Amino acid sequence: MPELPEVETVRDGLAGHVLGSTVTDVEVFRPYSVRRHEGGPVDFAARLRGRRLVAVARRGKFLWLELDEPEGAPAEALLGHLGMSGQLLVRSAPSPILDDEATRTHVRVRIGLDDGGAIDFVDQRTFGYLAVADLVPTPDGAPGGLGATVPLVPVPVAHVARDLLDPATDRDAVAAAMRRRRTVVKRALLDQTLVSGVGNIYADEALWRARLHGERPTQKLTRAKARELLDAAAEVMTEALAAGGTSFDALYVNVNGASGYFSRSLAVYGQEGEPCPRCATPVVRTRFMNRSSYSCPTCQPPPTPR
DNA sequence: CGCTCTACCTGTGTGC
DNA sequence: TGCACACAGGTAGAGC
Repeated sequence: MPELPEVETVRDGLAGHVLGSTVTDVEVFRPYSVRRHEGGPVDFAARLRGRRLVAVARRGKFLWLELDEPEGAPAEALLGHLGMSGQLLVRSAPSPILDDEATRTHVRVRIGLDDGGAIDFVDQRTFGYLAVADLVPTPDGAPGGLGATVPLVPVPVAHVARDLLDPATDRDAVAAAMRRRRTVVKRALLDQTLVSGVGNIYADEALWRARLHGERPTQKLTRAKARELLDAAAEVMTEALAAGGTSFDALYVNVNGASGYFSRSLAVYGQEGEPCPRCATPVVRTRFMNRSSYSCPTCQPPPTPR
């Protein structure tokens, strides 16, 4: 599933392959895949036609392509969230059909470009969506990827905190805010208004690296431990980006293909019963927040209930 | 306002 | 072979 490193890989790929192109045609095959767009799918398509893609940015798992604007018009962007199974596949022209049938049947939106290519939004489980959204200012701008900064973010992203691969993120400030929360560590790590981009997989990996159990209360963390956890989350996502970031193909942005990291390098996520890489204790799976959590019961002792 | 819980969605895998 | 159901999970919004 696309996590922050995969979304960054897609952002980087789009930056190299579609910037400067103009949208010629938009086909919405599944109306549900256009969401958070006032006016619905028809307006979505109409609003995109004829627009040039001038920049691409990301915050957490949100990704957007800034559109050129007529003089005096409000700034807008093509906003995308990949959900848990979304892909943005760049088709160059002429483009041989390499996809299997499963991929073809899950093309939800096709955005034709003036170079004869297209961007296909493919999404099996339909948690992802596209929209055209107004861009609004944030106090210090939004990351444009790899250290670049753009001054605006789409409205649906305005409440989302900076992520851990954003050079402007102040980890000490995030650690302090985390310790002020009245909740448990994993819940805080997954709260996008505190820090964005960490999903269930990287949360478990970061907690393991920091030797923390996810159900420890945030208020009992030391400043150093909270900071260590954030550093661990940034580290594991950076490694994943390095491992998966090279598989971008001009023809085919395969999110799953970019995730070879998952099967090789995960210490605990999905490793129930397998030995902890540090101490060989079998990894356990528990239910938390209605989903699976994986941890080492020796390295990450749960809090003692009082 | 801060925190918690659930609906949303569909293909895959498993048990009966 | 067929059916029922658990599971995957980020986000928004309802609820307390």
